[in-house]
Amino acid sequence: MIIEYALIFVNEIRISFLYNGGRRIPYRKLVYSMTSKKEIMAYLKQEILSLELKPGAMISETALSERFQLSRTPIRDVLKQLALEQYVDIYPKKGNLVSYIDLESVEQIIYLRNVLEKEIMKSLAGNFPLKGLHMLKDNLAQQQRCIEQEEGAEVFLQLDDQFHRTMFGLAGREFLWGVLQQFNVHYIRYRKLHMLKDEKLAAIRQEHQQLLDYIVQGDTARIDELVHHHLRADIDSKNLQEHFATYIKK
Amino acid sequence: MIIEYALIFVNEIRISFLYNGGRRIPYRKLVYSMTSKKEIMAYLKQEILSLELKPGAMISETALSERFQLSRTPIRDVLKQLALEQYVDIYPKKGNLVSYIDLESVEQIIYLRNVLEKEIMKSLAGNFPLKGLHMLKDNLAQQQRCIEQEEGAEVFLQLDDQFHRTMFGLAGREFLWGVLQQFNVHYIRYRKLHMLKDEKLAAIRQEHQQLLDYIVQGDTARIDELVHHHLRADIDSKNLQEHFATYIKK
DNA sequence: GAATCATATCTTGTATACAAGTTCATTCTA
DNA sequence: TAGAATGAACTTGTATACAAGATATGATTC
Repeated sequence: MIIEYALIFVNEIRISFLYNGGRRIPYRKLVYSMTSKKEIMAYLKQEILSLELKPGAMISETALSERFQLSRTPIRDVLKQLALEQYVDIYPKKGNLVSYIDLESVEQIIYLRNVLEKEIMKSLAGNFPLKGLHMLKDNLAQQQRCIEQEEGAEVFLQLDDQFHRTMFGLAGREFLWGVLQQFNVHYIRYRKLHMLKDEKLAAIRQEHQQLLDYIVQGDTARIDELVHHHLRADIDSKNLQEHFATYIKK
Repeated sequence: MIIEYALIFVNEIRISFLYNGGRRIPYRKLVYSMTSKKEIMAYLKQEILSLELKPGAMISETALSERFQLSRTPIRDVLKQLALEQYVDIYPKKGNLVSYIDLESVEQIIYLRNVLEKEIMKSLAGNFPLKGLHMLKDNLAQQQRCIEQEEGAEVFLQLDDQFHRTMFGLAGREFLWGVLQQFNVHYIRYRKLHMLKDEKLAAIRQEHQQLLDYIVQGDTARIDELVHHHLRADIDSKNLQEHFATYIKK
């Protein structure tokens, strides 16, 4: 981007202006370094979801303020938003804690996904767009590769999300995928703690494959039962309670 | 509440303390007047949902600040939260506007409710708790009364919400009702603009009655089609576009 | 007269000082 | 020594001054 500029001093005091394609912008703008609020937000979210920041960990405003070289005000904005999305619990005058994993929320969200996907896949059954078929088959191939080369559950889960998201998109329900995303802090961390073994991954991929087949064939009845099984299968909160008791909300 | 107090001056300067049942509280606490953030929040939400604050209306921080006698900081907190729940759109350095009604969102949320309720009612079919039956029958009676005495759509819609909410509760899905609530700014305002006529209300009540019957009988098949019809029935965005074009998001 | 520039006046964004609540360790007192 | 009182050192909450962007209006310049 080419910037024509003109430095103009007014009243011997005022700050001069730069001109960018006729548009006037303050000089300071260019000097700005800064990590923006959005970046900080994304960064913290990532740290919380990956469990680097453990449930119950305290994140104080002043600490973040120093770390990101920003005043407390914008930091507070970020924390407020994280609280609304349940990444963080704010205890007034005490501190901000990374939220504990709420198994109730996990169960409810899984149920919601379950119900929604069943309906979405049934609506896709029969009249399935060809383009979508390619995307999903490609995704399944990647899942296969991921398993064979043992790239780990992390990568696989991303592919899994992409698979389901594509389904939502094809049915014109991307909006609802977004709704789900806003409530899955607990679900994502829960899923991560399960540390799925490879055999399990293979089984999941197999089910994905089957689902796709049923949809193409238009076999709504079998979709019904398989979706139900697909999402329920890996709930095992007892195991979780034992090993990660300190992460769980009481 | 009885307060024992002791005024203690330290260093001739420090502010004294009050004692409330052994608990130490600062003196200033009692002098605090103030409408709290929560109250302001509720107030603004009500004004927006009732369309007193029209979509597109500007609500500036300084204006609110003067109105509620609070500094901009807490006001900003409130606006941030309202923005996250889509009551308000924030345009940086320009202003905060009451959000326009987003028909896409309305359609998606109706679909979501549709799908969820179908599943929930089916799960209730057959094994319906007696207590719930009483509550719902009572609600239906109130709906009847509301129609006969022409108390208006406003009251009826509240009863309608209560009816559906009770269903969610009985199925142990209150959490998901909460999820829906967080996304229904557009839906509620949309519904309000329809200004349902009395015949329509009667029809809706009739359907509620029928739904309850089917559930008690355990007739899942008919639940399926009726729920579908029940929520779809009053979508008529063409009419809306004509009369309230300025309220709608483009 | 038209286009550009300057400025006043709005808006929200940020930094910062201070207020207020919590917690904990220390001091004082009985 | 036990227990209450006190203060220091945290935390977040609020008020406020100022920065920065947007916008409209009037001045300047050609």
